Amino acid sequence: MVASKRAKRAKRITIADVAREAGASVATVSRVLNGVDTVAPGLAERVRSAMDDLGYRPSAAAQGLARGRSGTIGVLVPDLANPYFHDIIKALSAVARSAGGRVLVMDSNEDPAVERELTEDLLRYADGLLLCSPRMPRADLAAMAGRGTPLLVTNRQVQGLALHSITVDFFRGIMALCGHLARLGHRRVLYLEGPRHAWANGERLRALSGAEAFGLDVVTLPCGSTTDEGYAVAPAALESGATAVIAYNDFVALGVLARFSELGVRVPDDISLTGFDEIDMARFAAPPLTTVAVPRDRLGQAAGEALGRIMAGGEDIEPETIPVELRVRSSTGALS
Amino acid sequence: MVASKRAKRAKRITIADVAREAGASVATVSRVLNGVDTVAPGLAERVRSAMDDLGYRPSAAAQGLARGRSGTIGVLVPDLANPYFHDIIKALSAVARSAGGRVLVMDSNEDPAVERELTEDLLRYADGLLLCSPRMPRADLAAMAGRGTPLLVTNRQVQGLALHSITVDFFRGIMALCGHLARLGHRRVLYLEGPRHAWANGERLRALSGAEAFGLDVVTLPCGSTTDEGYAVAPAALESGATAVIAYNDFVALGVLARFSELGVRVPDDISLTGFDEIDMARFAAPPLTTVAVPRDRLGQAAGEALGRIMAGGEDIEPETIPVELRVRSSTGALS
DNA sequence: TGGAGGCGGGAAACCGGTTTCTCACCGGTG
DNA sequence: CACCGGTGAGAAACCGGTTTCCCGCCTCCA
Repeated sequence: MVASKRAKRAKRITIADVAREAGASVATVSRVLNGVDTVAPGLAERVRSAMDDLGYRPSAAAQGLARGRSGTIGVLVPDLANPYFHDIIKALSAVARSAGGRVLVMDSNEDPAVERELTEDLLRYADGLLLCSPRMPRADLAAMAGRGTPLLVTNRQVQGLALHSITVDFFRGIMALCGHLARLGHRRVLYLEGPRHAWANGERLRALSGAEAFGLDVVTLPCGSTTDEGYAVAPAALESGATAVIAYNDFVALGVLARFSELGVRVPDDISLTGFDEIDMARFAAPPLTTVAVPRDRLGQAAGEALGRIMAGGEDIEPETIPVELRVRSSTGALS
Repeated sequence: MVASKRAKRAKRITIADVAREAGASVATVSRVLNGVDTVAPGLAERVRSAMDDLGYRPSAAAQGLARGRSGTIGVLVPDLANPYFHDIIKALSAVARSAGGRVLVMDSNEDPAVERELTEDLLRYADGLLLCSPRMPRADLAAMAGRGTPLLVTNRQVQGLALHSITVDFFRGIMALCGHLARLGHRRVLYLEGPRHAWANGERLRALSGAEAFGLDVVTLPCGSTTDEGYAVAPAALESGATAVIAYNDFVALGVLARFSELGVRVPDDISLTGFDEIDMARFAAPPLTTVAVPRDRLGQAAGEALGRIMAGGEDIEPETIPVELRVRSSTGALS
């Protein structure tokens, strides 16, 4: 065998092979495959053992084509590395799996252009889509919606667009943090801003703009959503004169904390610090982070169920808002 | 409109619609779609604008069926939440995308049974599979291989099975850690074991069994792969009498570190501590973790390229081993 | 015993693309 | 002017399933 010549289409085992082997028709094999119970037990058994013997595995593409749906729901996240999305994906997967489906995950790398492209692609594969915290412009979002495929968006509300959405109550989360800090006697608070396009950042800012009701004076500093960015911005945070820092999320807070620790700044004695999201690591920081717990599994589950309803034709899904919960730990302290 | 009645198959826009609209045949539309250049420019333009007008989007299922491949490569990971796998997935996605493909990710939740089930499912969808650190028994793995679909496995070697694999040089990584600790004067070292089924754990143990060559006396303690487990085992680690702890991975090390910090144990003054993998957070711990950097992006890229070669029919892929690199930071110190 | 009704199971249409095959039409050549 | 190779584009086969339609056979009842 000198050189294999072109690997001629690799002869896949098809339903016809099984039918032949079992001495039945393809229709019957299909029936057995799908649990239609109008097949005589004996025949069904023959078919099953033929499938076993041949190691038959129905082609997903053919099934999808014939059935008119793929049993797949697509998920687009801005960053797979963010644990924020894992729990969502996990919960959604669980919902999908229990319905015999699966989840197709893609990562847009925070890039709005890529995001649009991938969404376009996902639409061709999936029966329904979950866009997590999409950064793409309103117009793109509008184009994706009303395309027939059920669409659900988390953590973004687009006014005037008939878009099913599930959001987290960031607003109330920030309010809770403000209340907490105010009670501890803080007056001057620094907010480290997240990504510019993120709706989540907008909501936080919106909530903070009402912080004077707590007697708080809020200043802001552009930052980002990563530990690195938090680490980098920490010195500037110190110079702001604030006695408490509200980081965009836990990652940023951990970065700030690391830098503070290097600089000999004590938390919370010298300055208080809060995160947001309650990622696992928040608990294990030194000191453990005061943060806002976002029930992401619940979000994922709600998303799955909502998508299920939309796909089943339930036109009228009302927007859901997931509540959050303040988690007080020792990274915040009373103003001495 | 009282109640929508059964949502009758939702009239998808097909290639035939485009053909009709453009006054061309479906074959021609397909040609335009696939960039076959034997179509007259004028006609092609008409087709393109028809596609635009109708918002046409070719069905992935139909394309997959007709082409005999889906353009998708499947990835199975034991735990999506582990950053270890993100970089792999990202790198692999990049490779796939540059070839016009995509990646279908599934998460087995560390459960060998689920793992097998999902692999089975993935085989129906994908042109090729990457199994990351599979925990499933050898027999299952054997069943999956030789099923026709190209298969690549990372971080697991199965003797006597013709299985393409890419592994990380855990062995040498542990050796490097041992050498480092020995040089610092440590003699008694504790290893916190990872998951029992993990090949990665076996490799570490294998390497440690040769640690006496460094003059090290190694004891072990069952632990796991999570921060929680590290946190939990920390007190027992103290009692082992070891002067240095090698954690299964960075997560575990961070948990240990957190507990140590609570207990007032100073690292590295009282005890040295190392991780493995170099996750982002390792750098930001207090103190920053000495660990072993695993070039995961390189692993992902290598996996993508290897899969590409296998799929192209290149029978003879030799097993690759990705080198690692010791990263010395301040969680390890000289024995006083 | 004959006819109605029920049921198991096969033939074939269909899902929406890709690709092969074929043909009409073109300019070029002897 | 007849013939030929080349080329653009349509018709139809095909990918591997699902599902509808229909038919033959068996049972039950009159």
